[in-house]
Amino acid sequence: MKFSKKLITWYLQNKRAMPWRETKNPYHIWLSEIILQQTRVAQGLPYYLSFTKAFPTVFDLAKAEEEKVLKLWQGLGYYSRARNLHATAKYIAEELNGVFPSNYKELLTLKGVGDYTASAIASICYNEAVPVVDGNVYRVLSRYFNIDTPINTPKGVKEFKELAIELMDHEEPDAYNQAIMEFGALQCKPKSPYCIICPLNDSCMALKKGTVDQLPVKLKKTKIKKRYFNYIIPVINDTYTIINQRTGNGIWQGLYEFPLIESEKTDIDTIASHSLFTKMIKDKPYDIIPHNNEPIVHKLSHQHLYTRFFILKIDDESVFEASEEMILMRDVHSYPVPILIGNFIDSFFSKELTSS
DNA sequence: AATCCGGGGTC
DNA sequence: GACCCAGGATT
Repeated sequence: MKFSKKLITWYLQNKRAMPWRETKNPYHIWLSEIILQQTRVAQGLPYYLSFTKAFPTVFDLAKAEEEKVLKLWQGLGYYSRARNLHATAKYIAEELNGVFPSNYKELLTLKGVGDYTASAIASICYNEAVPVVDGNVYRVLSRYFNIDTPINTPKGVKEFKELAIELMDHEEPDAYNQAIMEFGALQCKPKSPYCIICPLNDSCMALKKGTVDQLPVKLKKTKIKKRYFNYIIPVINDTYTIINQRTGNGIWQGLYEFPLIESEKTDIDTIASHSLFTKMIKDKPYDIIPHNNEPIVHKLSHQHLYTRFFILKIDDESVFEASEEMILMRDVHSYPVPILIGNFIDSFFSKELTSS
């Protein structure tokens, strides 16, 4: 039997039930594919459910405030996905009358839709014979054909893409693409794949050569940078606080955080003289209390953030000049924030409750 | 071609 | 601690 038909046979017997497998609506397929980029099914599933509930159609998503989209996306990471998701929804609703592009080439022009996602949508929704090449496919193909070309190089990308095109099942593009990915996720796993019971074990080249656990080959990633974040949490008259939205390039674009003083190493002596701090204080009486003495290490793909939070209590009977950054403390939960900040907020408010 | 962009699961 | 996840955009 053909490679593709073996995979499809395996798939029909082993596939997991998922809500996006019960529809071919391009809006729902697109949404699921964006959510699942670099994200496990178990982690993405609740987000898919909340998004489809909050935004039943692309028009609902398009007319939402971007902040609401980011808030729903909170905790999923790679927040440019959420911003691109929203931009593309607006484009499709306003420019395309809500009708999704119906082929691979046109899908590729959408923000946040690359080669993988365009192939996934085109094959699932429109039965176009374009192969997906995701992390699962790299693993399955590199093992089955015993290919040691590094997958994260232009040469590797090209080689595996060409191989995937040859292997593509033109009769059942949808089933084949989902089959090879599901096969990679459940059967041909990164660690301890089930080669003994594998339906392809009579023809897998890596199994024959004994190289299964060495494939796929991936070049080393770059070094992780250490950064030192000192967050100042103003508590003004026990009522107000201050948050800012992160702009420009860098992590957490569009999300909110408390006033941040980034320092070299974990040196906190400079905080009291930092302009951001003195500006908040002005001549008002204040009290500053460290929330955590040991830095909280928040790990991102490329950065480790050594983080300390400082509660800055300010009492001032005079009327504050209305700052755009000043908000009611009790409203802090309504803003989209990174997990690091969200965890702090949770611990801070539970501490407030138990101590009062 | 290399780097950036999250958070969580697994071993 | 290292690696991975239904990748894409930017430089």
